[in-house]
Amino acid sequence: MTEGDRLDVQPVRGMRDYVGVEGAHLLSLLAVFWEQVALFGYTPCLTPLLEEAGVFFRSLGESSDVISKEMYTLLDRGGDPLVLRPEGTAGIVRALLSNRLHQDMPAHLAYAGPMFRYERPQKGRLRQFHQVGVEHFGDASPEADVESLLLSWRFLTAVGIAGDSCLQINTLGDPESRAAFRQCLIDHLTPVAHTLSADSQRRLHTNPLRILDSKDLADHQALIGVPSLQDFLTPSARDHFDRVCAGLKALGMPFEINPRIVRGLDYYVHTTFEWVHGGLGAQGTVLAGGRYDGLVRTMGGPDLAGVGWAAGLERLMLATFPPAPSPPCVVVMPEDEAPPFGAHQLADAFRHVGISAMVWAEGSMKKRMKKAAQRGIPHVVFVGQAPEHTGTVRLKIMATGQQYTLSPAQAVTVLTGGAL
RNA sequence: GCGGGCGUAGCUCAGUUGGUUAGAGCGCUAGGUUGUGGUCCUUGAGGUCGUGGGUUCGAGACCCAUCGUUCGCCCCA
Repeated sequence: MTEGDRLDVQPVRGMRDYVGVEGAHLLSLLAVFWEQVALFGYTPCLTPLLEEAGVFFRSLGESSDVISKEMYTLLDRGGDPLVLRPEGTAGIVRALLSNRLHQDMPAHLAYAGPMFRYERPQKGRLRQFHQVGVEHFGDASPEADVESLLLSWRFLTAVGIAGDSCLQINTLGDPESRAAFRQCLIDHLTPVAHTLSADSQRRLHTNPLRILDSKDLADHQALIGVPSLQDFLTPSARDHFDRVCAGLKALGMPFEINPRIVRGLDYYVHTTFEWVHGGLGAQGTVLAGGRYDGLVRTMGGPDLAGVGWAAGLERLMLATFPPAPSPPCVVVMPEDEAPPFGAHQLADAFRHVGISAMVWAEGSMKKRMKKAAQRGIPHVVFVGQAPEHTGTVRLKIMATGQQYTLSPAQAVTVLTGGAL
């Protein structure tokens, strides 16, 4: 670029920076997540952002929008098709197989990181967004669903929004139940297809179950009299769901059964659920997941059960308060223009006892003090080389304005709680 | 991908029916204050009015396109 041209300093559409308190907010949610999953015995499983395209084409199902039009695809220099991951589960399953973890069941894996979907950006919906999630492999019992749901509840509680959110659960049944219901739905709706919304007419061919999820009034009309998926459940699928619900009740978890909850990704079976936060508008689903017993097999592995969920950190950020900013406890200010003899040593002495410290050498003293007050820094230490200051520093308590002349060692002692 | 709103200084916003050198508050700069802040006063800097076209004697205001953002749909976390 030629001189005088200005670089376009905008981030890529739908992607953003997390600066200062926003960065701290994101990190604090991550900290809560890792703390909670550790309590449940999950181990971290961090996978690459790029996967071979087949990982997602195979797992997510071609009918889903995520696959058909939202993936960031690219060819690497060798000509291999790669995809920036649009979700976490497929990569985790790939990692499970790559690392032969399926030989040591059960596996409890947790992940966190950026995901990429080429969608129209909106509040709570970005093209690069961040998810945390858990996957539990090798346990087909309802107890695994209950435990995963309990973890989701603990996580949202620790983050502080469980009370403002509502857990909705449903069952899709086993593949047989689901296929039978799907056909029934098609049979019922095809004769009245012309009354459906344009979106649902399309869904009738791609993913009929999603019509149940429609917000369109005409669609609601058309669905009157259509049997429920519940009517198609096999006895064992029915029993699985009943036991999940019983487990949640026993734990005192609030939930409601919503027969219209249908996940968009094709791999889900049996239990499916969403935590919806009020007051986030159209992007209110803050955490969602379910059971995906066929997925590992679909991807070329053994027939392993799986259940898990993912949560969107950006949406959690909208629903929670950022942590209070934490300025350094003490700032060391050299008074002399000469090299700041001792300033770094003193700052490091504070750090050695766990007190955060910075050295500010630049600018007039007035400017530095003003900035210190602005940022809420509680303590300032002045160091200088004037003869009368030999061997001493001056510690100022910003809240009171009081200032004490001390030896460097005394200053450290005072801030660790020692007496003056 | 579809429909609507918005886009003026670092931030929050004014800008009269299109009419001279585009304003305020906060922030920033320098000072009033004898090496040191949070109040007050003064000083200075900072704007291709998102971008590109068009209409007009004249556009920050009107029209078109485009980019970004926002709300709804779609989708999903």
